[in-house]
This record gives sequence, structure tokens and C-alpha cells, in this order.
Amino acid sequence: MHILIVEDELGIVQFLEQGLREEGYKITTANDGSKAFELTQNHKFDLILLDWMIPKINGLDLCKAIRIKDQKTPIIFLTAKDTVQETIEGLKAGANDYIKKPFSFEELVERVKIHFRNRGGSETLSLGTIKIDLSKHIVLKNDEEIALTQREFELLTYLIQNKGKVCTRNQILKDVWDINFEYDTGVIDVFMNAIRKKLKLKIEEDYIKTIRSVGYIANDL
Amino acid sequence: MHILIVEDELGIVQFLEQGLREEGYKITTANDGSKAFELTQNHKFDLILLDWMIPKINGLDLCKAIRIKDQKTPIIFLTAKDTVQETIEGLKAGANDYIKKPFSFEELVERVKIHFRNRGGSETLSLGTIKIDLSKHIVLKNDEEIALTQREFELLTYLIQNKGKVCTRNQILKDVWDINFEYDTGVIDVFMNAIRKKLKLKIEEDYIKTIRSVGYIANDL
DNA sequence: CGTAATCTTAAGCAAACATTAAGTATAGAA
DNA sequence: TTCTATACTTAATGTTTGCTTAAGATTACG
Repeated sequence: MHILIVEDELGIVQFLEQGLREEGYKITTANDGSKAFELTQNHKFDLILLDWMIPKINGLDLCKAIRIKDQKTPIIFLTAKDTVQETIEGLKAGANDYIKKPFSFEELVERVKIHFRNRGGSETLSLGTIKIDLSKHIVLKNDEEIALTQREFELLTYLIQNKGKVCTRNQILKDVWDINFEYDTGVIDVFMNAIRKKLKLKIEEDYIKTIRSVGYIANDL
Repeated sequence: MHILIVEDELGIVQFLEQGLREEGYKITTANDGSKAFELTQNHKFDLILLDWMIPKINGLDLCKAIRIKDQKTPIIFLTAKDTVQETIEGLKAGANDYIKKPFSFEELVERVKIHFRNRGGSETLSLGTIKIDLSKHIVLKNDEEIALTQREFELLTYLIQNKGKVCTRNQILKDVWDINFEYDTGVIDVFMNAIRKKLKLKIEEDYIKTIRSVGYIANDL
């Protein structure tokens, strides 16, 4: 689980970074708004902790900017601004939670956990007769286990988590491979091919469709 | 969207019920813990607002009890208990959010909205009986799927996005084909033809009109 | 009724995708 | 650490799809 911390006060950054690392999260930090925006456009984070008062772009505008392209990633405001009006503004900008300074680290951790808890809810995903158990890290088709490699697993999981929506090649490269705008070598095709082959999808089980010149889409039938 | 309010103070119940009704939510209320538990086992709610101090079963235990069977439905605590320790307890019990009394109704509404925000939300366009689902990348006419190629899809989308405005051939070449001022080979005509044919537009469904020597226009009738 | 614009059709061609195989990196065992 | 097995990436080839062009047919409008 990869968390982005956006905060300019070095003391707080170190406090949060160390604490969350110990909780087992992967951490990236940004000390101003524009750097943070840059990062969000080129990488996928599972959660963003956002201070309100930061240089270059303030937290509120940054939140709005991120939400233009990405409505999904949870954003938690972390701030000394504590009037009702400001809280509401933050939430309206697309934040998912709002923690007022000073806060206890324990409360922060619990609020962070909430957003990972509901992710997939019961830790299982499904697509037609295919089931994925995220905690056990296994894939079943008709209750028979299918052995997938790490990347294959991630790609399939990604498609199913975005069930019903077209995933473009660029999105997939960014979110699954963490690669941006490089010359497309055709990696995705190779992996799609492997997944389809291993799942032995019949014609009537066309769960994963190719959208020519756009990307791929997963759908129950 | 169906919200369950669990609260024993009549004044607060009425205040919340009325306010949330005005926001367009369907409301059910329970004035004690066991009644609330009963309701959650027999009905599906989209969100639960939960007071901490309620008769029979307290809010914390109720929350835990609900979470045994249902990990999904968002639960928001609504309480006067405002120490950090208690907040954490609530969150650990499976709550998704925690609002301290006294709270502003506006903040409550925003926090409620957060939990409905990410549901589905596929982008759609329409033209008469034609619907385009952009995230699924499909075109429906009278709820029947019409298979279009990529360029056909782009052209139709473009026309509908500019519904009511005449699109000149040059504009279309520029915006859909990314071609500027080249000798017109008649590509557009070919694609208009394909689209009309695939959509099987009858005479009375003349959604896409030709404006002679100018371009094309899309219009609901 | 003639001309210019648009519609329709079909064939060649290019781009996108599927598939396979070979090269490169990585992780785990000895 | 080095070796080996496994997975990942790239590149090459084959296949399919659909884009483009151009030419003939039809329609709209003076």
C-alpha cells in the first residue's frame, strides 16, 4: 500500500513517514503542491495525506486538481484549519476525510485503515465464474485454482476492480506498471494473451474484451 | 439512497430526518439499539448514522454486531463523546467516519455524500433514443447495443457533444481526424454513411442532419 | 434540367492486435 | 556469493480489422 504525504513542515513529515513505515506502508513525500501534483499524474497511490497550507499550490486546489482525473484515490486532509466552513470546503473539493491538527497518530492510522478496509470489502473480487481472493493471492475459475504470475495477477485484479469501465493502455501502464508515456513495447498484449490462455476463456465467456485502439474492458455477462 | 438513523433524542432525530429528506434521501429511524439491529438484519441500507449513547445496545456494540454479517455498508458515528481514545474505538469497531456533536448539518451532509460519491458514475451522452456510455465505450439504440468502430464512435460522440450546433467539415476533420486543411477525400461522408446505416435511422428519427455545403448537425427531436 | 454536393460501394493498404520466441532481469536455493 | 529457475520484457511475425481512397450513383437546388 503506497501512501503519498504532502506536507512542508519537516518535523511532521518525518513523524508521519516513520510511523507509517512501521505500520507497513510504502511512503512517498512531497513538500510542495506542484511537486505533489506531478507525482499524482505519473504514479498511482493508494492514499494521499494532504496538508492545507503548502507552498506553490495550496492543498484545497491540489485536491481539486487531482480529482479532475482521479475520483477514486482516497484523500485525507490533515490540517490546522478547523472552522466548520473550511471543513466543508475541503470535503466538497473531493476529500474523503478531514483530520484536525493536533491529532494523535493512532487516530490517523485508524482513519487510514478505514480506506483500505472497504477496498474490495471482503477481500474477494469476481468476474463471471472467476474469483480472486486478494488476501490468499489466488485466482479460481469454477473453483479450480489457476496459477498466475505476479504481473498477471495484478493486471487481472486491476481490470476486475475497474469492471465495466474501459481501461486504456496508458492507464494500465501507469497504474499496473508505473510507467508513463513510454514507447509501447506491447507488454500489455503479451500479458493479456497469457491471462486469457491460462483462464481458458471460451467464446461464450468473453469476460475480457479488447476495445480496438483504446484498451481493454472486463465485464460479467 | 436509503439511510438508517439510530438515535434516541427525538429532537435530533427530527432535525436529521427532515434535513436529509430534503436532500433527497429515503429515511428510516430507530430509537434504540435492538430495534436498529433488527432493521439492519432484515433490510438493506445504503448508509447508517449511529449515535453512541442509545438504549438497550450501545452504539459501539451495535456497530460491531452489524459488522459481523455486513462489512460494506458505511457507518458514521454521531456522538458527543469526543476524546481521542473513544474516537479510535469507534473506528476500530468498523465505523467509517466519526462526527462530533455539536456538528453543522452541512458538514454532516458532505460526509454522507462522500460515501455515495464513488458509486458507479458512468458517463453517458444521449441523442433521442441513442445512448452512449463513454466509460463502457458502447452505443445503445433503444437499449440494444450497436457495434461501432473506433472512428465511428469518435465521430458520433463528437456530433452529440456538439448537439444543436452545426459542425463544419473542417471542424470535424480537425477535431476528430486531427487533419488541417487537406484536400477533402470524402472520408467524413463515408463514416456518416456507416453510422446512419448501423443506427438504422428511420425517416422520423432524423437525428443527424446534413447541412448542404456546410457540414452536419445532431439534434434531439 | 444541369451541376455540384452528397451518398454508396468496394478494394487496397496500414495500423492494431495476437502470438511466439528469444533475450534480460530477478529471486530463491545451494 | 554464484547458479538456476522463473518471470518479465522486447522484438519479430502473422492475422485481423477497419481506415482511406476513388469512382460511380443519387440527390438537392438553382
